[in-house]
Amino acid sequence: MTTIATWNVNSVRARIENIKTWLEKASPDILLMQEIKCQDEQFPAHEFEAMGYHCLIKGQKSYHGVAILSKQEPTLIMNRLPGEDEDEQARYLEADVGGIRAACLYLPNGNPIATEKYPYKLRWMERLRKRMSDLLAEEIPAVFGGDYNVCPTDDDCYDPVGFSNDALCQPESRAAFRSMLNLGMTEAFRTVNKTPHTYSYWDYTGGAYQKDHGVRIDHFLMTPQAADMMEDCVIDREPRAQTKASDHTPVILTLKDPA
DNA sequence: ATGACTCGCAACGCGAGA
Repeated sequence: MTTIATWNVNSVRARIENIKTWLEKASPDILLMQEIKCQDEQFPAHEFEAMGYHCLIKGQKSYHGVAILSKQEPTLIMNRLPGEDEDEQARYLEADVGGIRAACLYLPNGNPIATEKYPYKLRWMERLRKRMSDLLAEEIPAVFGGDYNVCPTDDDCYDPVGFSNDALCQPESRAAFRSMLNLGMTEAFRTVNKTPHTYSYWDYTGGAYQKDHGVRIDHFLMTPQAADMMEDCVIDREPRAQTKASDHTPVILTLKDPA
């Protein structure tokens, strides 16, 4: 059994105690971490290494940044998403961990939609679709986990009308997400859990978590070879209820070992 | 409700997040 988690931690340094507490309890084999908000040399790798994790880091100053923690030693495949050489934002990390390809992604939010941020998001999604297409052709078990910043359907949003102008819920964002599924990728959570209005993110403002005013934007997409191994996928709400929580909570994918 | 929280920062108010 292999457990892979994805979690947008909203600053690894501000969240270090929350993350360590959760790692001790959940003990995932792999953690795909987004929004570390620091440069590589500021990443508290020693703290995770002391808990038995290897660290791959793609950081940048202040914003964005992704990391992969794994119990098995990872092999770095790439630390940027191909297709736009001038894109300097640290949003993608891909590694091989024990024969499983694991991609950690932090897809651009895209708000406000009237700015350059929105077409950047859509271009980034097209680049991601291309990367998925390439890995599908390799016919290997590959898992793309991360903060997709896409709310796939109205059932994944507490207030679809209120979000009608939000980049997370735009028809183009949703179509780009579906185009990844149409390639042959399987979205893990919805495959095993049909309960609508099950969220992975709640805003800090207005007591959103207590009111369950959330959105589901953190996802795992799997190639067929990985989907065949899927045992379960759950959202662990507990970290979101803690003091000094991230606004996102972990999503955990469990894979059976290869037959 | 041009609102609300929380982060990082050559910071002490601002941009960004979603």
